Amino acid sequence: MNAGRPLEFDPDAALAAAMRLFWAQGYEATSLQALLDRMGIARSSFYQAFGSKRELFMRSVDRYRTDLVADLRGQLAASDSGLDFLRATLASVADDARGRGRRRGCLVFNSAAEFGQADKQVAARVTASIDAFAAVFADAIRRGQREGDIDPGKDAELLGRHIVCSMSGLRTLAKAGAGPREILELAELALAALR
Amino acid sequence: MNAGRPLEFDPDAALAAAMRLFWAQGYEATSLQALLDRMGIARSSFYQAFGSKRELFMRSVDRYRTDLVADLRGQLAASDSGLDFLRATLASVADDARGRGRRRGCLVFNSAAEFGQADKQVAARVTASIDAFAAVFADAIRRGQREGDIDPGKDAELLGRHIVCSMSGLRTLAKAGAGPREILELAELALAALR
DNA sequence: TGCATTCTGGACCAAACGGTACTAAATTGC
DNA sequence: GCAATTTAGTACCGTTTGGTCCAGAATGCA
Repeated sequence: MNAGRPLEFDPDAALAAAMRLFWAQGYEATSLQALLDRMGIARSSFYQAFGSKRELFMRSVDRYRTDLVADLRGQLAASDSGLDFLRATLASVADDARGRGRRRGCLVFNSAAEFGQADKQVAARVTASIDAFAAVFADAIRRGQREGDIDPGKDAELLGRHIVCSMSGLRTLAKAGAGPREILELAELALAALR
Repeated sequence: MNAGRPLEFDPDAALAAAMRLFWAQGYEATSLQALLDRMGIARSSFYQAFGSKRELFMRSVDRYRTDLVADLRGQLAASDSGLDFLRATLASVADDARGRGRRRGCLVFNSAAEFGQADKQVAARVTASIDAFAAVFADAIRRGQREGDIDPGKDAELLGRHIVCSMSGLRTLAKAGAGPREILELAELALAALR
């Protein structure tokens, strides 16, 4: 059952490369040829392994969400406090605004902006990702409430979504050219809602 | 000097139609043919009047900024208070989240997400638009500070940019499928930074 | 060795892309 | 009514788009 010529490329690495390109350029602006070049595979291998450009994109969003949520959870666990984690996460947007070049933002927010509700399957993935981000932030908020840094009378779920909302706004401003100092000031302002 | 066949279309109306299409679909996802259909003009008339798709897009962004800033200034002048204006403006995003279909967001934020810093001329227009929005909000904040609703010790310019940041976040969440109630709750949370 | 199975490279596809060129039509000034 | 000027309609341009097909190469198993 498992005979045949072996794969010459690492599907996982190829997916990661594709994800980074979609992340930097968006879906429409990324041509199949550009994907093939970055992934380092031939056309036929691409369609064999990934089906279509659109399917690859959705897998990229899934991969992005999985990686990022794991990363966030790790950072939360390693943080001195829930509030520290939230402050550091918001402040990390300033790094994006520091480099002259990059400024790729967040693949999930970028996809929300590009597709909106036009593609149901993409929209479902975007929604799932945002819910997952919000859940991590809500956990951090609850921890902050226990630690006495955050008003325990406030709805942790709602505050979690507020952090997502603030992240999205900051990422857009960073893409629009805001400097790191401005991002940090705005991040601090967003945290005011937690008091 | 002014001879020749007269224009059969209204360039202003055609530009407005193009702007709405870019607004709803983004730049890359909007084909020239789709623009011609919506604008109701022929290919040659298009290139004669607007030069290229990219030039038309930039004129669309300019037009959007001009229209929106005028609208915001009018609403601010007609508002009972600076804070009321800001609350109503943030809450207006909920309308976008109410309709099943639309959810087109804001052309400026959409363009920031799609282009980032990849196109200098587009980026300059996005930056100019964001600055113009922030200036209107800063005026509203200063009025709110005079009226006693907003902490007069805070930097009105920074708070103005905070409102832009919040608008951007809310618009992205609305595009991602958030409901009107959630938008309203998050809008109120964003206003907490003004206290 | 021979065969089934799977993957690779590239030729090929129709359709759509943004943009140009040219002719016909409509106007003003003479 | 004729020349000059400008717009409208459309055929056409080369390029690129996402996607298919197929011959050949590389493996496992018998």
